[in-house]
Amino acid sequence: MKLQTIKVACSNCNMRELCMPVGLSNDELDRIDDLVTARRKVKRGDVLFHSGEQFTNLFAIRTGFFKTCINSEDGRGQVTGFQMAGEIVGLDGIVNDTHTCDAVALEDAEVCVMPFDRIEEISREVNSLQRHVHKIMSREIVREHGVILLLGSMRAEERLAAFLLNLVQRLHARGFSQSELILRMSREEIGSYLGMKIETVSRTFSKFVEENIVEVKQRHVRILNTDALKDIVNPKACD
Amino acid sequence: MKLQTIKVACSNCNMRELCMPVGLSNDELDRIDDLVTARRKVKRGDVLFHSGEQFTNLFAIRTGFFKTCINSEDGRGQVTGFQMAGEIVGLDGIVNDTHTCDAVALEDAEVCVMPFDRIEEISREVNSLQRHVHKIMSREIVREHGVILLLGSMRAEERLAAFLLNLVQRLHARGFSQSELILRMSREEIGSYLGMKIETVSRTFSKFVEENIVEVKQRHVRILNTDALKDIVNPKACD
DNA sequence: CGGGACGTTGACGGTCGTCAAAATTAGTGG
DNA sequence: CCACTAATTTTGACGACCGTCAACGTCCCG
Repeated sequence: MKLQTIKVACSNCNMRELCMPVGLSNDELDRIDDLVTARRKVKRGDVLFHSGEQFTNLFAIRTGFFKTCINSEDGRGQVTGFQMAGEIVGLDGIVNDTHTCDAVALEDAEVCVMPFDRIEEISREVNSLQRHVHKIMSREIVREHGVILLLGSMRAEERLAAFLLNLVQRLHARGFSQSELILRMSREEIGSYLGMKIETVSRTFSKFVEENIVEVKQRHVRILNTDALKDIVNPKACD
Repeated sequence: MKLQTIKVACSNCNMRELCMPVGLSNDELDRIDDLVTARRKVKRGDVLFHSGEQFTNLFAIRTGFFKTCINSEDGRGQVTGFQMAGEIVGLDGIVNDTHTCDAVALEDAEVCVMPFDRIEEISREVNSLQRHVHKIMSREIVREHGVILLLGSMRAEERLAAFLLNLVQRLHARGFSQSELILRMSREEIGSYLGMKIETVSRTFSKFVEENIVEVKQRHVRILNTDALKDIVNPKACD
């Protein structure tokens, strides 16, 4: 039990600066620790929450990698995002107290379970938490703006380049390499996220390899020429 | 001055049920009235806020019609949404205290100016406001999921059909016709929002007209066959 | 070793973007 | 009110990009 108490404390979690506000007093830290009522392990392939399921908790990812995907009634489905350690999932459920997408673990993962009514309660008392919650939701809105821009105005190569740059940048913020990454998702999932078919994903990877922009061995990717990728996304403002 | 005081009261605003929580006590209503510090008129074509501008306020649309659009550095730009009376704009600015998109009035409009720190302050005291703010942000996230699905997996006809249905549904919720609407935006703006070129928008409209699904006279649209539109969006789950 | 999931590659066709011109509307000044 | 220009929209012809279908290759795991 002691172990459990220690385990669920945000105050000594090494992901804290990624998912919690900074600069808290000890008192505030104590309150924040109450946010997380449990940890939950999710095996690769398992679902953290389903679309249609009642919403009660937000989840902070401690370890592992998730995808969120919509499954509309007519069978159309799409990956709406990939989430890694320190990121929060479940925000879509707040409006109607119902999750509107599935969250699936792409590798064995562990999440912190945070009952949303407790979040609301504590954020009434701890201003910086309140602000933090607002920022997290706003960040998600801005992130989705980026996805909308990608889907609405980029071609296949630009999409994949933007995708790789985004992934590696987020991984780097977590202490991983700037130039090497392991894709936790299949080509199909990449395609779904980027609004392109699996064959196009594969072909575009091949093209990048041919141009010595990346090395690809299955899901292991090494970026050889970051500038080239940036150039593809952002075709050189010439003026 | 008296006039001004009366004017900015949410408690007697006829858009209240669209943008404010319901079931408040009188006391809470008084607090809510403090949210709106001013009204602001925005002329057609004028900008409510610019990308890059400092974020301090959220805006509730009282009358009129807006578009929000990203203008990425490389000249790529895209309409990310259209907003009408009762909807809130500015949420994207919260993360970094900076607006990340432009909000432009597509017709003469009036908005309620709500300083965000005041929203945070009052929502610490009025639980239903807190909940409401969270729901509004979550709703925006879910709305964007829909746009992502549209852009990532629909073809031109499906996009335009979904767009028309969405518009008319929201207008109907505001007391307008279920079958008739006036487009406040240009074909180009529609195209930008739907990720298609203006010519494709035009052609798709023409196709719908030819099939007697809609009547189009410039920006005036009459929907003749709602079911056909729904059928285009959602190609009949046959199984 | 063999089956199945996953990924790659090729050939072909459809959808939609591009370019161009015409048509319609809006806006301006006389 | 009308003439004239600018802006927006429509339509057509053509081609590129990417989706579809199919076959083949690779990896994983029992």
